[in-house]
Order: sequence, then C-alpha cells, then structure tokens
Amino acid sequence: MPRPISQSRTDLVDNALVAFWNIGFHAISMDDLVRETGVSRGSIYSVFKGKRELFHACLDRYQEAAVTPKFGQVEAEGARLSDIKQFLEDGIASQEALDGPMPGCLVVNTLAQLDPADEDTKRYLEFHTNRLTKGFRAVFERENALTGALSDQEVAALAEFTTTSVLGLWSNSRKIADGDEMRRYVDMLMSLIRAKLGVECP
Amino acid sequence: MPRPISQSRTDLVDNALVAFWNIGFHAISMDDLVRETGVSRGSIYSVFKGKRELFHACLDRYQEAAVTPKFGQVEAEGARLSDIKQFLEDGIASQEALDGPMPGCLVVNTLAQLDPADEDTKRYLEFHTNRLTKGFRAVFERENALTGALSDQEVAALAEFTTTSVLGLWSNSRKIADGDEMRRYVDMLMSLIRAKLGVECP
DNA sequence: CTTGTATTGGAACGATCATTCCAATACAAG
DNA sequence: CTTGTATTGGAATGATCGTTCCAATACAAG
Repeated sequence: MPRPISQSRTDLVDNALVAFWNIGFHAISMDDLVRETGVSRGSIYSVFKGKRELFHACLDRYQEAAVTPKFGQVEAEGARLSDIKQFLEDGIASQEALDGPMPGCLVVNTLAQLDPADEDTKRYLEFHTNRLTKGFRAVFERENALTGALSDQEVAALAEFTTTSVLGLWSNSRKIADGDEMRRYVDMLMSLIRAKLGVECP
Repeated sequence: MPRPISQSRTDLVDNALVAFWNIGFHAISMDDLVRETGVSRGSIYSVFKGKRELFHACLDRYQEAAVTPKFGQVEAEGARLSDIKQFLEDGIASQEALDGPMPGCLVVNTLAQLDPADEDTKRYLEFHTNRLTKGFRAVFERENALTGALSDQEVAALAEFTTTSVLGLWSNSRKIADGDEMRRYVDMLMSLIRAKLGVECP
C-alpha cells in the first residue's frame, strides 16, 4: 500500500548528506538511506544512478549547505583574522548544539577512507581544501599588508598550514566531543597565526 | 589440496595491519585479508574471534611497529624540538618511499569512520593521541624551562594543538601525495612552535 | 615408518549489500 | 468522474559480506 507525497531532490540530498556525514560512505547502506531520507528506493534510483552518484551530490550540497554559510564571511571582501576565529567557533558551536556526537567534517571523514584510485571523489576533496586555503590566504595577505612581516611565499605556506590544521581539528572532533578542548585549539591556532603575522592580540 | 607452512601470529597481524591501514576497516573484506596476509580463513578465526578483534590487534601492533620506532626519540629523555621535526620528517619520508599512495595514519583513518558507540575502538585512538600529546608536552616543557616564555597551561595547550595539527597532516596525506607540501607544513609548524616558545631558529 | 597436531583450501551458511523491477497507489489535470 | 503521471512499498536479483565448518594435507614427534 504505497503512499506518494513528493519530496524534492534537495530534501533527499539534505537528508542523505546528514547520513553520509555521520555514518560514512562505506558503513552506510541504501536501506539506511531509504530510512533516513524517507524516500523510497525507486525514487532514489530514478534520480541518481546509484549510491556513489548520490554521495557526490551530497559532497556538492555540503559546500553550499554547510561550508558557505560559515566560511562565507572568511571569503568576504575585507575579512580579518577575527572572521577566521568566528568561522571556527561557529563550526564548533553548531556541532555542540547537535544532540548526538560530533560528526566532524564530511570532507575529512571521506579523506580517511578514500580509495586512491577514486579520482572523481578526490576532486571534491581537493576543491574543499583549495577553497579553505584560498580563503585563509586572502585574509593573511590583507593582514600582512599592514605589517609586512612575511613574504608572499610565507603567507601562502601559512594558509596551507592553517587548512591542514583545521582538518586535524575536525578529525579529532569525532573522538573528543569536548567543545572546550576544541576552543583551546582555536585560541592556540589564532595565537600562533597572529604571532607569525606580527599582529597585536586584541 | 591444502598446503600448510605455519605463519606466526605476528606476521599475520603485520600484514593485516598494512591492509587495514590502506583500505580501511569497513571497506576491506575478510577475503581481502586472507589474500593480503596469506593466512587462511580457518587460521585467522582460530586465533581471533573475528574481523573486529583482528583489527584491534592491528591497532596495538601499529603502536609498536609504526609509532614507537619513530616517536620513541621524541619520548626519549632529553628530546628537543629537533627530535619532533625529525619524527615528522621521518614519517613523511617513509610514506614517500612506498611505491603506492600514502596511507596516512591508521589512527586518523579509523577516527574518521568511527562509530560513536564503539567505545572499545575509541580507547585505542585516545591512547594514541594521549601518547603524542604527552611526548610533545615533555619536549615543550624542556624547551620552556630554558626560556620561561609560557605557563604550564600554555605548554599543555601547545602540546594538544600540535597533536591535533599532526592529525591534519596525516589526514591530508591521503590526498596530496606531495612530500614537499608536507615538508612545508612541518617547517611552518616548527616555526610557529619555536616562535611561541621563544626559541631561536637554528 | 606411524601417529598427532596444526594448518590448509574451499564449501557452505545466513545475512546483508547495491541494484532492478513492478503492480499498486495517490495526486494533478482534464 | 476519468486519465495520466509520479511515487510508492516491497519483492527479487546476484553479489558479497562475516563467519562456521571440515575433510584433506603437511610437518613434527615418536
């Protein structure tokens, strides 16, 4: 006794995104996804070729639904170091607000179980890390223009470093679930960045 | 037509460790493990209750086979910042020496696909990060004793930060496979630590 | 040699996997 | 109302999963 009621593609992807994020691509089953999204097998396969394509749609959706709303302020023209700090603290706060354990970052989680031969998926992950590095670098260049402490090369290296460090933050978040330890990490990271840039601590 | 030839438990775990490390717990199958280890199903199940118990043995083995040989010098009495740098560069060099892609860190990989309800596995991961933090902190305390730049609390926070950042390094390693970018990361990390500790750059 | 023990390859198990398929159904359009 | 379309729940597929089992075999001990 089927019961229709249409569900938009966006809702399907949004719910699948949460499931992939929490459980992981390999560990989650299509039955899980049917249950979590409330969309039937038939409908899912009518929109996506399979689990893999649905996952890639979720990686895309992750950028606009999870990354852009928080990282957008870092990418905005005129963003400062305080915007980076805000971005990190917002991320921690939003995961603390969840009732369950922290899922970390979908990209970091995917990275750890990435098949090296899977170039398609790798591209999504590279896009994400490039996006972070680019955003951080623009801010660092802006700050460095005031102090002139670093060369362009050093600024770029600092941005790469910051991206990689943030990956570690979200990697660790799946285990600690302690917002305070994560905030200590953010404070230390900001302190180190400020020292390197020669910026006074506010 | 079976052919015996005994294989020690250590060899079995060593080979399974490599397989789990590269492929991941969920993505690898027992058939894969039989093939990779060269040990038959019957023998594996005569020693371990199942895939999960074998994996836990591999997590143990990882500490002594992969972590101790390289991190031991950081944990050694009298270790300095240069030993931390050496530890990181050794890790990068050994993964560069592999013919295949970099597997990163088994603990980081496991973290990203950890079932939050799996307390047993979580304990192995906590042991690892605690070990790193403890090793880093001892070195930082030693350096800080010379300069007195930081409080005990700041030293502890710097050690926590370093551990988390290193998780990011190995998370990212599964994607970049570029030793130079990783070495830039290490240089930046050491530079930031030295600046924070007020240690002159050699 | 014979015997005992350890280990083998492989069959077989039920469960679950991703995927395909479809008759049954609900809703929108006419 | 009737028709058309979209979506449903669920059966069914073949593959693969982790696990169990065992007769066959090789080696060590006697």
